[in-house]
Amino acid sequence: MGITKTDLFTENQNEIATLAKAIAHPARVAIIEYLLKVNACICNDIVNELPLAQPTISQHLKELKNAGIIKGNIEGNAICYCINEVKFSKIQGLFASVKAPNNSCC
Amino acid sequence: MGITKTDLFTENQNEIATLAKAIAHPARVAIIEYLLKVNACICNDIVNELPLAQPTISQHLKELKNAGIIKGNIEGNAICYCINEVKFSKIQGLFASVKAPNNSCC
DNA sequence: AAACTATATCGTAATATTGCAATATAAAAA
DNA sequence: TTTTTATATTGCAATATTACGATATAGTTT
Repeated sequence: MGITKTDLFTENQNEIATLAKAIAHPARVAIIEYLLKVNACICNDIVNELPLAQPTISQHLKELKNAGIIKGNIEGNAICYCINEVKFSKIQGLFASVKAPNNSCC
Repeated sequence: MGITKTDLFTENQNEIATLAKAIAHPARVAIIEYLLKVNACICNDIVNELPLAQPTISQHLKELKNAGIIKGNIEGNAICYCINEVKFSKIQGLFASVKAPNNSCC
C-alpha cells in the first residue's frame, strides 16, 4: 500500500516516528547543524550553504517547520529561521531517558 | 527524481539521517520500545505484539538490523532479536552532545 | 512604477517506502 | 517422514518522498 498505519500505534510512538522522519534526510541534518552553528537566525544563507536548488531547500525547511524543529520569522522580504529550542530539547529528552539493557543473549 | 543526493553531504550527516530514518516509523519505534521493555531477547513475540502482518514486521526488523539498532541470533528454529546497546548509546550521544542556543530572534 | 531579491508553491518525473498475499526455507514436533 | 512452527523472500499495488524548473508572491531598491 505505501501508507503508514498510524492509527494502529500510540500517540507517543507516532510522535517519535514523525520527529525522526523530519531528521531523516542529510539536507535537513545539514540545515539543523548550520542553524545550531550560526546560533543567530539566518535565512537565504541556507540556500547558499547547501548544494541543492532553492525550491528543494524551501521544501525541506517546510518539513522541519511542520515538525516544530525550526521556527521562521518574517523580516522584511527575507525570512529568519532558527532552531526551536523547546522542541529540540524534547527530542534530546526522548533518547536520554531510555536505558539500554545489558543484553545477555545477543 | 526521488533519490536523496547522499554524495553532496558529509558522512556524519548521512549517518545521522540513516539512523533517524530507521526510527522514522511507528512500528519500528514500537519494536524498539518492546525490546527495551522485555530486556531479554524475544522473536516471534514481536509478531504477536504488533498489529501488522508477519512479512511486514520481518521487513521492519530487517531495516532495524541493517541500521545496526538491533541484533539477531538464531536459536533453534526461532530468532532472538535484541537491542544493540553500542549503537543505541551512539544515537543517544548524537543528540545529547548538542546544545541548543538561547535564540534571541525567533 | 520597474527591476531586483527572497521565498513559496505548483507540477511533474524518478525513486523509495509500506503493506501484504503467496511462497520459500528451515528447524522442531508428531 | 509428515506436519507444524518460525522466519525470510518475492512480487506487486498504493502511496510517499525527493528534486527541480517554472512560476507566483511580496517586500526592497532604484
